Amino acid sequence: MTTDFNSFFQSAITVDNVIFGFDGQDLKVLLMKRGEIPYMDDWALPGHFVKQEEDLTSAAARILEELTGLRSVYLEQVKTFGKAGRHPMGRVMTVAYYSLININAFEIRPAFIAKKATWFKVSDVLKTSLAFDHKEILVACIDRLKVKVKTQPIGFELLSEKFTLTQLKQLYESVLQHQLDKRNFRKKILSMKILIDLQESQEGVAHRPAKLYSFDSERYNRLIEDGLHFDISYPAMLA
Amino acid sequence: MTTDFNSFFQSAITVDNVIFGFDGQDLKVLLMKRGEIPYMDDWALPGHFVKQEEDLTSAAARILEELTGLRSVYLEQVKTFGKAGRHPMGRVMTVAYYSLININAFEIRPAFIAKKATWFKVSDVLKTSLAFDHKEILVACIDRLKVKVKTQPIGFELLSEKFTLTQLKQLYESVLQHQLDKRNFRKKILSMKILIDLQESQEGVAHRPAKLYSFDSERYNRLIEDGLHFDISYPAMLA
DNA sequence: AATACTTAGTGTACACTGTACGCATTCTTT
DNA sequence: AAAGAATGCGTACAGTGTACACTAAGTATT
Repeated sequence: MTTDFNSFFQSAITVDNVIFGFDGQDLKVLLMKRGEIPYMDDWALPGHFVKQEEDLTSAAARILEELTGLRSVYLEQVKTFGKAGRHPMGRVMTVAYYSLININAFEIRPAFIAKKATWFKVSDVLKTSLAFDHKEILVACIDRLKVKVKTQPIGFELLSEKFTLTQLKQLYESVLQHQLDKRNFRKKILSMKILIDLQESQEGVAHRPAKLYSFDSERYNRLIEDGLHFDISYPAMLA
Repeated sequence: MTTDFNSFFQSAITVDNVIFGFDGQDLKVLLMKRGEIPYMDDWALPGHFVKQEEDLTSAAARILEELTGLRSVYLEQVKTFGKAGRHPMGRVMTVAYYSLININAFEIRPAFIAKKATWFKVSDVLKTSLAFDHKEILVACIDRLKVKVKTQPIGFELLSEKFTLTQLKQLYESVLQHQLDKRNFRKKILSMKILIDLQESQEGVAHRPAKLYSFDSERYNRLIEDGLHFDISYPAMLA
């Protein structure tokens, strides 16, 4: 009886992690150069096999930490890819996660530098090809991020603690891939009252310094219970 | 070298399918009574191991067809559950799908009747417990359905080809779990111009018969390209 | 010291649509 | 013929999405 089932226990499971960052200008993704076959020397998403006694989410978090040293960052499961022939080594399913990190607040771990991990502009990567079906995985994660960023306040995860409204707008524009009207964007964000005015200004810029804000997550949670609708999806907020 | 990897190829993958139906009154889900250990005699989601050479999506479709005889119905992957100890037989990941079917247009397959498959009101199931972590899977699928039904015209999948506006409203109410205002709902739906007025009426009802409509998917696709925003998420369309 | 340069920051008018709400209509049943 | 039941329609108001242009506050240059 159990012998029938044994044939099913021959698959491997991997986790691939699309790590997004934002450099103030463009949405970026962290890719690694493969040092082994298959797809030797191609760029790929950071990922690894899930260990026998490891939870899926733990595996995703482990990969992220090994690569960036970061713990407890935003991490979301997106989709599982399981086409029969997608991996030359056997039956391998991969669970795709994406994470949002502050690109300035970490350094790539030494152990991984050997393997060469680099930030790429997402828009550039979309024009190239990646190892395995990683291009498809990336696209799925981008699509999910686009949807999510409009209705959940996760965009802040990509910024530093303190940020300007222009930076925030820039971020939305690079994720959503279209321009937003400055005045309407400010009005909308400020009307939600989920930002803390830090009473500080930018320094070291060659123009009028902008005011700094930070995201007030406690207030956000309170307002959500009162029926706040976080929504940055202006059909015609295009500039 | 390869021996290192062999230890990873010891997992099994299953697909579990949350099959939703709508009886005109309540949202329902199809559950099966387990005929084997573990969880003998408990209610569970229809599911099965994914075969070695089978795509994930194919496996989900196969399970659905074996159980209901239906092909090419709405089927969406939701999430993968992979806690280390979730299955007593070994490492088993399960990929959760949900599907939407017209509850009236099919009959449960004989082969499965032995195992006893029955429709349950979703609201009732949420009060009970299910085999494995199937309760958690069900909740994830319900949550996804709630989100999706507001912005994609998938609700029609649960209805017959011809339906009345009251039936459609009833459907939304049972999925979203709150009442909608009749007049505003009609106005909203009709203003989208995605329904075909069939110029027919209900028959056999003990009151004024309602007009019948059907969903015009071609027109919907055209309108989407022109920027239509399908959205049935009235914050205060509550009655 | 004055000027040019760069980005931050603000307000108003209009149109649209979400929202609330009540009554007449059409068919069946008794 | 009258009562019962669900269908089907319209209007007024408030809120907000949307479009749109100029001044303010700094830095760098001459």
